[in-house]
Amino acid sequence: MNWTDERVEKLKKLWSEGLSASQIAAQLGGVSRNAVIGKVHRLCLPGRAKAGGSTAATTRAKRPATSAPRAPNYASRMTTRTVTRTAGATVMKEEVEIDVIEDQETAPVGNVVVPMSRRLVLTELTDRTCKWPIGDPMKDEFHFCGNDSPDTSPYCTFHAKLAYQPSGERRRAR
DNA sequence: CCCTGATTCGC
DNA sequence: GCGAATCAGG
Repeated sequence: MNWTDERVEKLKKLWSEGLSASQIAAQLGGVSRNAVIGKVHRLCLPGRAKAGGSTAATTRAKRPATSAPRAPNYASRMTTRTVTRTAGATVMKEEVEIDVIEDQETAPVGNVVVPMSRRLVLTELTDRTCKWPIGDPMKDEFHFCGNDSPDTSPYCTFHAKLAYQPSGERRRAR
């Protein structure tokens, strides 16, 4: 594959957004993550602050410290929270309805993890990434959750809960 | 073992 | 210039 201007631009954009080399490689297509890293060096783009695994892609996923602390004894109850994330220049807000089924005892403070999408595209899903779709498949911003899923489960722990709601009806989540 | 970026070096 | 192999780390 050739490094056309378009591809280089896309590389720069995605790299500056903090995506990992392998993610960028998947989105560009036809190149390995090594190729991406090599290109990044050749372009003299700023490397990642910390070397090694942690990666901006993972670290970047900070959730807004919602003022809503964990309610101590609301046994099984629906909570709604709004998450805000930034994707490039676009700020997206999502309202997520969460059915808290977890045992309250293990829910001290801020224990409910808000699902933070890694905005993966189809080609970068692996055996252990959450395949929960987000957005309109017809539209461009369509992506998948992409967070780690236990074993080879198709979904992360959060979306597995949404997927497996025992008695058919009752919750609607978007 | 999964992943991350960094570096080297033959092509 | 390119990127696979390798290294180093979480």
